Amino acid sequence: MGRGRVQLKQIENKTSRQVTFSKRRSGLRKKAHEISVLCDAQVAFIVFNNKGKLFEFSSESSMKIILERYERHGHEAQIDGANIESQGNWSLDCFKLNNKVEVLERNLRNYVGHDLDPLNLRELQSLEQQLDMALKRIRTKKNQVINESISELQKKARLLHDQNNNVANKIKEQEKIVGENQQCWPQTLYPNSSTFNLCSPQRLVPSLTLGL
Amino acid sequence: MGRGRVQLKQIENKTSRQVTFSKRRSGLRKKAHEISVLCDAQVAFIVFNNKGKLFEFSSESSMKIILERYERHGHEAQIDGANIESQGNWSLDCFKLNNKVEVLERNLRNYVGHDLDPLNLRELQSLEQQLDMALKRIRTKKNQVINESISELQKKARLLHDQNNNVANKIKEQEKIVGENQQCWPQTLYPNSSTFNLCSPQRLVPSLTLGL
DNA sequence: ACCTATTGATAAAT
DNA sequence: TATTTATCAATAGGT
Repeated sequence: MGRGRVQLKQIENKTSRQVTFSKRRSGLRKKAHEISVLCDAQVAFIVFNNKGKLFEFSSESSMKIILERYERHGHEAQIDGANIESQGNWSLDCFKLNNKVEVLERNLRNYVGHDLDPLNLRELQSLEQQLDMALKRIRTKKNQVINESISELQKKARLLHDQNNNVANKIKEQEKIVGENQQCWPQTLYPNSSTFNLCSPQRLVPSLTLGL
Repeated sequence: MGRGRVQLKQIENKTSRQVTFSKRRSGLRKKAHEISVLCDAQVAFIVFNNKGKLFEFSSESSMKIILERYERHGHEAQIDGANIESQGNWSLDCFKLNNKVEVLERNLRNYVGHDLDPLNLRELQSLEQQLDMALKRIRTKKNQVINESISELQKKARLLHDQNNNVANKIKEQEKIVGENQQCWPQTLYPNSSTFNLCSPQRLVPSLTLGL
């Protein structure tokens, strides 16, 4: 890959050998990580460069896990699978989390109708259906919330209405007392007491009957 | 690589996971061999598949050589593994990422119309608007994709149509030649030559004019 | 380190 | 499983 075919023999030029080593090492690491995720495998590799420097990669949290398993495997032949299941999600490490975040963010962007270019017709249709369904659910929920808050308001309205009635009654009683006392004072204390209650109790709360 | 982009997550389908495992394993082996030759390095890798089966590769005659060297090397390795990025705030990053994942997942559930209970009316309305907009975008995109594929089909149809015309013309020429030869042989070679062309060229390709 | 022409790897179909 | 093919990915060489 790259400009021109590459011969499978040691790269003579020291610099480009080192550059290639670095590039391919990261390529190898990526591939190893990919196979470990895609195929649910445990991978470890060890590389010494020609100067004896060590580079290692392990899909698990520690290389040791795999090397120990490797040793076990060698001695105990084919007895495997029994004690390993628990390692399934051993290391849900940052690498994996980062990938998860990426996937989720891509999905979210799709759900708000962005970055649709990579999607094929089938995916677009599926997305459309999901969103259509979601919209229905959300509208149902919204109406439910609205209805609930309206019920709530109506309840409050009734309460206020009752309170108004009570107040009105108390005022009437007061008026009665005042009326009785008028015998002593010809001038009434509250000249317009009959209009104190500015509007009828039914009008204190605006109508809440919405067309739902 | 291959038909369509690949998501970096475990392949659900068992068969294709196994196929991918096999292919990528050999790819990995090839890359490991290449880096060992090109860059004069010693490479070893160990892979366990999800059933616990062991696969190994070593650039040397024996895996043991490298593992022994690895042991001898002690712990001066360049940790080229999954956990390099931020060794200091490693756990903090994980924590943050985990939170991020949770938030994203909650959002996603909302976007498909689930777990709406904690949302208030304002949030529901905002969600509704977003999804409505998204749906419009997705439908626009879908129509675009459909139109493109129809144009493509129409182009192919025209091509086929032209080819059919060519074939029809050739057949006519043949008929002409045969007709001329009839002068020598009273019995015609193709008794029904006029119906050899089973339908008119225009009918060889079904109409692709869809009601768009 | 970044860019891009080119080769390489491989997912899906067969 | 092996082969084929359409696509995406890795990377060699250059800057």
